[in-house]
Amino acid sequence: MYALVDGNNFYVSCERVFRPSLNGRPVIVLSNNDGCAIARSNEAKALGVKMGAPWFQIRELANTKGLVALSANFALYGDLSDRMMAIAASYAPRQEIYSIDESFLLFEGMPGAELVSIGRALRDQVLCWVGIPTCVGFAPTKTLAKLANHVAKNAERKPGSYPAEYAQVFNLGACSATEVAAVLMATEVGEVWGVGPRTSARLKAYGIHTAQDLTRVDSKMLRREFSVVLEKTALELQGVSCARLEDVPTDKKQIACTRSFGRPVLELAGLAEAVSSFAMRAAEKLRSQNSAAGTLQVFIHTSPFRTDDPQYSRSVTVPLSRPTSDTNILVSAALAGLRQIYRTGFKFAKAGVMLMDLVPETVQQAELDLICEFDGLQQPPEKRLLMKAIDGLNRRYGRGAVGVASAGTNAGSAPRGWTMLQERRTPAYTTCWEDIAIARA
DNA sequence: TCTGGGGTCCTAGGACCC
DNA sequence: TCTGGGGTCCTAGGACCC
Repeated sequence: MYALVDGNNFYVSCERVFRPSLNGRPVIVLSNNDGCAIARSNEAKALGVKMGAPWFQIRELANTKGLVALSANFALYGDLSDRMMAIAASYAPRQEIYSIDESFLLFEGMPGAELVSIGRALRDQVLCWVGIPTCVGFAPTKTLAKLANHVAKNAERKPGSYPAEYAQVFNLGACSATEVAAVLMATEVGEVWGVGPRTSARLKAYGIHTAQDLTRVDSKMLRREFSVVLEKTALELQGVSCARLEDVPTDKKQIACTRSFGRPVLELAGLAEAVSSFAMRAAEKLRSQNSAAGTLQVFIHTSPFRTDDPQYSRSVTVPLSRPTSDTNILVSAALAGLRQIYRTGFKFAKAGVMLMDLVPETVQQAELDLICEFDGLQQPPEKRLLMKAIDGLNRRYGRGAVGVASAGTNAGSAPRGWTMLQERRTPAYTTCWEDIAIARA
C-alpha cells in the first residue's frame, strides 16, 4: 500500500506558522517578481482567486476583501519541508520525496485497518511539531494514492462532496468495490494525476468524463490514440501498479537557472550580468550533485504578454570542449552564447542558462587523467580546490558572498535592473540568525 | 507598470554527414 | 518523366508535474 502525504496549501501554511494572525484570513503567496499567485489559503480560494492569477489583476481584493499577498520565501518553505519529510519518513520503511510538499510512503505487509490510525498519528505529529496541516491518502497504486489524498482534502474543504469520514486521512484500499466506483465516478478525469487540461479536453470529446470512465476504456485504444503514459494511468486507476516507489534520488539530467527581470533590460551589459550570475548559480548546483556539464544553453526573450512590443526569442547551445563544473569556464561559455544571440532594439523580460549532457565528476576526472597522460601534462588541482573554497564560503556567509565580477555587485550602488522584485517577503525565521523570531514572556 | 521557476519526456523539421 | 536511406545535432515547441 502506498500513502501520499501532502501539506495543505503548503506555502501559505508555512507563512502561518510564524504569523498566526493570518489564520482564517484570505492569504496568497506570489511567484518571483511578485508576479502571480502560486499558493492560496482556503479563504483565498473561496474569494475566487485562481492558481496562477496575475497579482496586478487581483490586487484590488487586498483593499476590498482583506486579501493578504506575500512574496515567496523559499528558504522558509524548504526548511519546513525538510522537517515535515523527516517525520513522515519515520512512519514507513520507505519514502519517496516527490515535491517540496508531498511524499509517497510504501507500507508492506501492514493490515489495512491499521493504516488510517497510522495516518492520523502522522498527521497529528506533523501538525504539532512543525505546524503544517496535512492530508494522507492510502491506496494500492501511486495514482490511486494521489486520488485518495485529493478526496481527503476535498472532504475536509468542501463538506458534502464526499462522506465526512473521508476527511484528512482516507484509505481507498479499505473501501468496497462499490465505494471505490463511487469515488472514481465523482472524480473528473482532468483531476487524475497525469491528465492535464489538453488530454482532458480530448478525452471528453471521446465521451470520457470521469476517472471511472477512464478505467473502462480499452487500454490498446488509449495507447494508440493518446500515449503509453495515459495507458499506464488508466491501469493504475484499475489497481494495477505501473509506477514504482523511487526512493533513491537520482542525479538531475539538466540543471537550469532562469529568471524574469524586475524591469525590462535593453542593453547587452545588463543581460551579461544576469547571464553571468545565472551560470554561476547553475554551476553551484552542478557541483552540489558532483556532476560536470558537457553542454550549456543560453536563452533570452521579450515578454510574450507585451504584444505591442516587437518580440524576440532565441537560444543557443554552446558545446564545451570537455565536461566541466568550473564556474569561470561555464560563465565564459554562457557569455559567448549571449553575444551570439543578442540583438539591439528589444525589451528583454527573461533569460536563463541550462546545463546539459551531465556526467558524474568521476567520469570527468577519468577523462581528464587520460588527456593529461596522453599529452604528458601535470594536471593542476588548484581549480577544483578554488571551486570547493568558494562553495564553502558561500555556504558559510550566504549566497553571493564570493562570485565572479561579471555578475556585478549591489555594493554601494542602485539595485540592478534585472534583479527580481520581492516587496512582501517575510523573514527567514528558521534559517538566518538575524531573522529568528523573539518570544516575549 | 504589472503575468514564476525547475524539472521530465516526446516530437518535428532543417542542416549536415556518410 | 525519372534523384536514397540512415544517422546526429540543433532549435523549437508541446505536454505533463509541483
